[in-house]
Amino acid sequence: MTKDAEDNDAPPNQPERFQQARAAQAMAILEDYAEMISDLIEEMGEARITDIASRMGVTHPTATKAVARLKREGLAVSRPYRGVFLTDEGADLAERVRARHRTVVHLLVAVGVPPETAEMDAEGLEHHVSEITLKAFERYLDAAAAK
Amino acid sequence: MTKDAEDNDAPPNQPERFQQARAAQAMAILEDYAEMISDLIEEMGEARITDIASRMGVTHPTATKAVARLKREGLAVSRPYRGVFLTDEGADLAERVRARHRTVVHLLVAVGVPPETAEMDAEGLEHHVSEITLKAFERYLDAAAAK
DNA sequence: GTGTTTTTAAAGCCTTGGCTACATTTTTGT
DNA sequence: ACAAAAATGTAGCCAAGGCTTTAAAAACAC
Ligand SMILES: [Mn+2]
Ligand SMILES: [Mn+2]
Ligand SMILES: [Mn+2]
Ligand SMILES: [Mn+2]
Repeated sequence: MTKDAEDNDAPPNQPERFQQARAAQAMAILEDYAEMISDLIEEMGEARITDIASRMGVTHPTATKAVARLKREGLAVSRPYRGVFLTDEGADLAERVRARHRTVVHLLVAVGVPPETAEMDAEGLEHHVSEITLKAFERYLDAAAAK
Repeated sequence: MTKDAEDNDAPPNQPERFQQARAAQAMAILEDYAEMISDLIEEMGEARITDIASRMGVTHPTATKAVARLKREGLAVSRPYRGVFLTDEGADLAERVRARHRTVVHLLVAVGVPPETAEMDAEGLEHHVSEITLKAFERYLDAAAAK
C-alpha cells in the first residue's frame, strides 16, 4: 500500500461517467418518443400528435417539437396535418428500446421490486442501461428462469 | 370482447411515468453536484469551482451556474472567490445520494455487471431509483449476503 | 513588492424541452 | 352544405445546462 495507491482514490475517469450520463439523457426523449409512436401505430394504425402528447403528458406544441427533432435526426417522417410515422431506422430504435424496457422491468421484478414500481422506475432507468449491463441482466434472468 | 374493451389497452397512467422520469431528471444535476461538493470537502477541506468543474467534466462557468442553482435552492452557500459549502439540507441530500449510488453499484455487481460498467451506469441510473426500489435492492443484497 | 499564473466572475450565445396564446386546417354533426 | 368542434401548426416566452470570450481577483514565484 504505497502513497501512490492510497492517493489514488479520486478516479481520473470520473468526468467520463458524467459525460456519459449526459449523453444518455440527450437520447432519452428521442427513445421514448420513438417507442411511443411505434406503440400508437401498432394500436391505432397511426400516431397523431394529440395522442402522442396525451400519452407523454405534455402539451401538443411540445410533442410537435419533439417530432420535429425526430424528423431532423432521420427517425420519423410526417406531412402537415397527417400522422407521424417512423423510418426504418426509427422503427429499429423503437424495437430496441421496447425490448430493453421490458428487460429492465423484468430484472427489477426479479430482484423484488413491485411490478407497478418497476414499470414507473424503468421509464427513467432504461436510458442509462448500457449494452454490457443489459446483457448481464439477460443472463441473470435466464439463469433465474432455469431455476 | 366489445369495441370498448379492445380499445382499452392503453394504460391511463402512462403520462405519470414520463412526468416522474422528467422530475427525476430535473433533480439529477443537483444531486450529482451536491455529492461531488461533499466529496471534495471531505478530500480537500473545501470545494473549489475549478475542481468541481474538472470532476464533472464541464467548463468552470457551467459549474458556477450549477452552484448558483444549488444556492438558490438552499443546498449550498458560498462567497465570491471562496469555496463552496453545503447547507445542512445539502449535506443531507449528498449523504442520501452517496448511499443510494453505492447501493445501485452493489446491486448491479450482484446481478453480474462488471464493476467498472456498474460504476459508469450507476451515475445515470441512480437518479431514477425510487425509494421503494431502493429498499428492494437493499433487501436483495442483504439476502444475497446471508447466502 | 512586483509580475505572472491561476482562479473566479460576468456577459452573452446556443439548444433542448417545457409552456401559453392564437391561427389555421380538418373532421364531425346535423 | 355549413357551423361547431377538434386537431394541428406557429409564434414567442421561459429555465436549464452547455459553451466561449473577456475581465477581475487571488495566489504564487522570485
Ligand atoms: Mn423512458
Ligand atoms: Mn420506455
Ligand atoms: Mn449521477
Ligand atoms: Mn453518483
